[in-house]
Amino acid sequence: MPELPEVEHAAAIARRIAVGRSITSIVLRHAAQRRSLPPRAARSLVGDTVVAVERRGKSQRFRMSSGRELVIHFRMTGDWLIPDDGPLPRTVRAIISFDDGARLALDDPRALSVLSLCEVPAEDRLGPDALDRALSAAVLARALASRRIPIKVALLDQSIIAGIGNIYASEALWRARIDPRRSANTIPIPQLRTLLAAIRTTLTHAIRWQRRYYGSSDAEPAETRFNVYDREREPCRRCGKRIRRIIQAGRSTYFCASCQE
DNA sequence: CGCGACCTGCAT
DNA sequence: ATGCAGGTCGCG
Repeated sequence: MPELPEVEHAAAIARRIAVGRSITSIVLRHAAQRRSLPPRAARSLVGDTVVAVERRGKSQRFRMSSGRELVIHFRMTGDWLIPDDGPLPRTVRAIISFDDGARLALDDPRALSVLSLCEVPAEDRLGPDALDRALSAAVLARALASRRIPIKVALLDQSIIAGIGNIYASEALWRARIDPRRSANTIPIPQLRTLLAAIRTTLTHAIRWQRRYYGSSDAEPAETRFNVYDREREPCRRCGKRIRRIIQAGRSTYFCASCQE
C-alpha cells in the first residue's frame, strides 16, 4: 500500500495510538523483521515512551523519549492494523503493545517491511519531501541537472525527491502532460513547475481519498481512483487514446503517448 | 545503468 | 505453472 499518501495516513493512525504511551512489548513474528530489528533491540525499547510520530518520505519515525528513533518502512505491502480481540491474521509480522493496552500490528503479507532502531538519529539520503513547501522548480532543476535518466525513473529516486512511488509517478506525469521517457535534465523550468504542481495535486488528492475511503466498504470509486495506473489499453480520460504500458527501470509505467510530451 | 534478491499472495 | 505486485539495496 505504501507511497507518501498511504504512509501519511498510516502515520496518523500510529500517532493516535502511540504518542505519549510507553512501549510494554514488541513481538516479532517473522525472521525478516527480526533481522532488521534484533530481539535485544526490540527489548531495549520496552519502557521507552513515544514522543512523536513523523513521516519522512515513505518512512515513519517514532521519536522516543530516550532520544532514539524507531524507524518503520512498509516497503511494498506493509500497513498498520489495529487488532481486535480475535486471533491475529497470519500476515501480522510484528505487534507493538503500549501501557494503556493499545496495540499496533504490522500487517505485511510479503514481510518485506523494515523496522530499525537508530540510537543516534542520523541524516538519511532522502531528498526534499514531495510535499515540502520549500521544494521549488529551481531546486528540482538543480537536482536533475546531472541526471540523464528518464523523468519517471528520476521521480522514483528518493534521494532526488522523497515520497513518490510507482503509481503516483505515472499519475503525476500524466497530469503534467509530460512523457515519462523524457530525459530528466532536459525539462525546462516552467514544465518542472507544472510537474511539481501536478505532484502536489496528485498526492493531496490521494491523501483525501485515503481519509475518505480507507477501511470503509463504501461504494468504492476504485475505477476512477487512477487516471493511468493499471489502465493499459483503456481510454485516456483526456483524449480517449489507449493508455500504454512500458517498462522503465524494471517497473511498469503507464502513460498516454498522445497527450504526454 | 539493468537485474536479482528479499518475501508472499494473487490473477491468469 | 507463470508472471506480476504501491520498494529498496547491492551486484556486475
